Amino acid sequence: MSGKESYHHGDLKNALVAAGVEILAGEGLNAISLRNVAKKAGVSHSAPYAHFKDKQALLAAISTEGFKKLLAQLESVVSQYTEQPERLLPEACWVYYQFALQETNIFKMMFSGVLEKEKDYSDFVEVVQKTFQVVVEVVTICQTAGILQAGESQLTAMTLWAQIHGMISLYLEGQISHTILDQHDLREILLYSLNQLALVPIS
Amino acid sequence: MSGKESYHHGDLKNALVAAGVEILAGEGLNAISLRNVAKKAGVSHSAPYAHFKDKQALLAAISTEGFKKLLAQLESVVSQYTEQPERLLPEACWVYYQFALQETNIFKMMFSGVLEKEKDYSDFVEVVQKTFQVVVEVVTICQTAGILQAGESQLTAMTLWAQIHGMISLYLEGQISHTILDQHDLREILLYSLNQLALVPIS
DNA sequence: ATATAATCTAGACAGTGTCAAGATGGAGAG
DNA sequence: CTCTCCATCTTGACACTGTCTAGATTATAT
Repeated sequence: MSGKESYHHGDLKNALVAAGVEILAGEGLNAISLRNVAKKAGVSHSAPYAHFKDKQALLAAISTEGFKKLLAQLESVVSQYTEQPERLLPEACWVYYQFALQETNIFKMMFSGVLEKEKDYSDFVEVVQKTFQVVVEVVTICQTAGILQAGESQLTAMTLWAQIHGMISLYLEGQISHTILDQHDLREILLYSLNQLALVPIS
Repeated sequence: MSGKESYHHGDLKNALVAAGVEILAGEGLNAISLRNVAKKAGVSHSAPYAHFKDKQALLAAISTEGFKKLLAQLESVVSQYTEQPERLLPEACWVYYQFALQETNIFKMMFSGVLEKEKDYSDFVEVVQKTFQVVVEVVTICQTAGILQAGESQLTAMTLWAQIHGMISLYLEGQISHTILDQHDLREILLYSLNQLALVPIS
């Protein structure tokens, strides 16, 4: 795209991440190998090692990209519905669902234990924390508006995130029974679970 | 162990699953290769293909084993606390947490999209459904006792499972912020989230 | 302009999942 | 009891993987 045709690529690091995202979305998790990504970026099979220590480091960068996208969508919803807290909660959660459903593979990767505890991946950690911060913000707004119980907003945000994340995870794993899925669509299930948490009815 | 020393192993299928479980628990997810499992079971590298179509089929069998263990523990808790519904809910959830914390690797595998949608893995599906049925049972008991709101027990069970599963998943992925973990331990967080769902205070 | 360091290529290595061909021996038929 | 059949297991091969080393290329700073 923006690269030159020369020996040095110019922006290989980003190109590799982009290629990885593309492969992930198009051919699934199993198709994403270092050699595959390198080929798609038009470089030799060991070129990535100039920019990433590991395969894991590449995967972490891809996951970070996914979180950035999710974060942007969440922030957009927040700024859009700040004045209508009763709609903010379901819409924000719905964005999370939509992201998971549309970018399933990258979503799974984001939460599939890519980070191996020991290494930094500081970019990754940072964007995750920012994302959580947005959830806290949503909770705070809803608490002020009397939609959620007042209390430790961090813990409540944790609970909310766990609810949404757990539900969509179980769905993606095919672990929601068919007797439920035949009777209700995902949005209904979402609203039902939100109403278990909320003080006032949400629709 | 129980096998003979002869050419035919006698119970290789179960031995392979057992070896897989052992490797998983001891050396982690990355260490579990077909050849590794075969070696641990004392057979050649392609012997597993007499019993499993795929590597995935082996992993599915291992996951199934994990679910059986979790299911047994849950059933044990239910029969133990049927008469004390106010303790049943937190104890059942706590068993889920304990399982995830103690058998982290197999737990991750159980929910890490091993099943690729197309193939049966009917044993796996069956034990998952049974597990969900136990959750529904717990919910029904709690609804009758007035601890949980009356309503569609399937949906409420779904919500409860999602809450617990989401929380422990985020924890295992290291995505619970340190400002929370420094102030509260896991049991506190569990109780907090349960109280968001329950009608009456739980401790 | 030249040297240094970053980037990329080519080749090699051990390890992987999977398949095909053949060896082995347990179980049932005669 | 013997023989045949077939599930089971072994051996060998294949393409593919992540990673390392040595060397080629070139951008950048002096």
